[in-house]
Amino acid sequence: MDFSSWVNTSLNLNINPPRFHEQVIKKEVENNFNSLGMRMSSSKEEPTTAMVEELKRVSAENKKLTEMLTEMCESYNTLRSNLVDYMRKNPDKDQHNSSSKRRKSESSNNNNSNAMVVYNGNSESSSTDEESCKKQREEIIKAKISRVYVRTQGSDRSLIVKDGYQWRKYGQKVTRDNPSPRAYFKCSFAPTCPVKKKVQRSVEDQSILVATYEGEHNHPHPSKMEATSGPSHCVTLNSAFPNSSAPTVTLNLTTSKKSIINDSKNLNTNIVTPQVPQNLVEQMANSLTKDPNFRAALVAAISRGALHKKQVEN
DNA sequence: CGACTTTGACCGGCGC
DNA sequence: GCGCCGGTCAAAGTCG
Repeated sequence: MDFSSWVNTSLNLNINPPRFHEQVIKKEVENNFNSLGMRMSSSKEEPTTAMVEELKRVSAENKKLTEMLTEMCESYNTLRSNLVDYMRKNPDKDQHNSSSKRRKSESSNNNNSNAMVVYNGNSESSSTDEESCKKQREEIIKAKISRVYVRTQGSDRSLIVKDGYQWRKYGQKVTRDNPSPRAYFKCSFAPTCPVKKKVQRSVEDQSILVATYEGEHNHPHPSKMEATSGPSHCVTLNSAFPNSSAPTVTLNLTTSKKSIINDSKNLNTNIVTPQVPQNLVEQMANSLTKDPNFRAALVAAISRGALHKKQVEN
């Protein structure tokens, strides 16, 4: 189980469009090296060799860090799979609170790392084609459920989770298992968008908002259409989240407290533990080292820095 | 005045 | 069949 493969923590480093930018960076690096080469031939060689040494050192360090990160991720994945195995072998311990059946089915949905396939497998063969199609469609929508945890200010009692989309509240209800009300939202950015969102405060920690997303957006993310759409406090790292069943990692930037992260494969993990951000760091670092855009940007930055150093020296 | 929120009523699924 | 519960509707209220 490769954790990094299902948690996309790659950062969009403002590289638009990526291919074009890659080419620009490549050219820029080439130009930088060419200009360096020109100067190399014309001026003293010592700073150049020092620079080459520095570059070698940096790349060696980078390699070492990459290896360390890979190692860390591997051990994390091993631990994680052990935990999953343990949970599977001791399912009763996981369900110590015997709440309603709905909850059970919900958690079973959430535990499915490949929920769509499982749902399709469950569809009844006795029903008519039309019914089964309808059922499957509903099940697919149900399968596209993700949950995001957002820590809010203690004084903030609103049930608003800023994720960049436009939501219209259409209901609020106090549920049995949680004294705080649950708010129901529909995506109002596109009239035909089927996505719904439920927001409720966590039972364990009232300062944590639990936003449950159902379905997928049939329109682009508003923030992509309108780059600066006001102060959004909640950052969804996986920008593709709404249009895919891929999990989401969300950072809450509203407070200086430890960020709350979520991965939708772990929807029944209600307890937000302090060590989780550590994992996030690992995932992000791992993703960054694998991200060609980041690498290209890094190379460009290093070469630019080297060029600048050279110019200062001259 | 239009867009959005609030809130009580209503509906459907599920268990007993 | 009845009651409970979560989800949705829609009229009324609020706000800019």
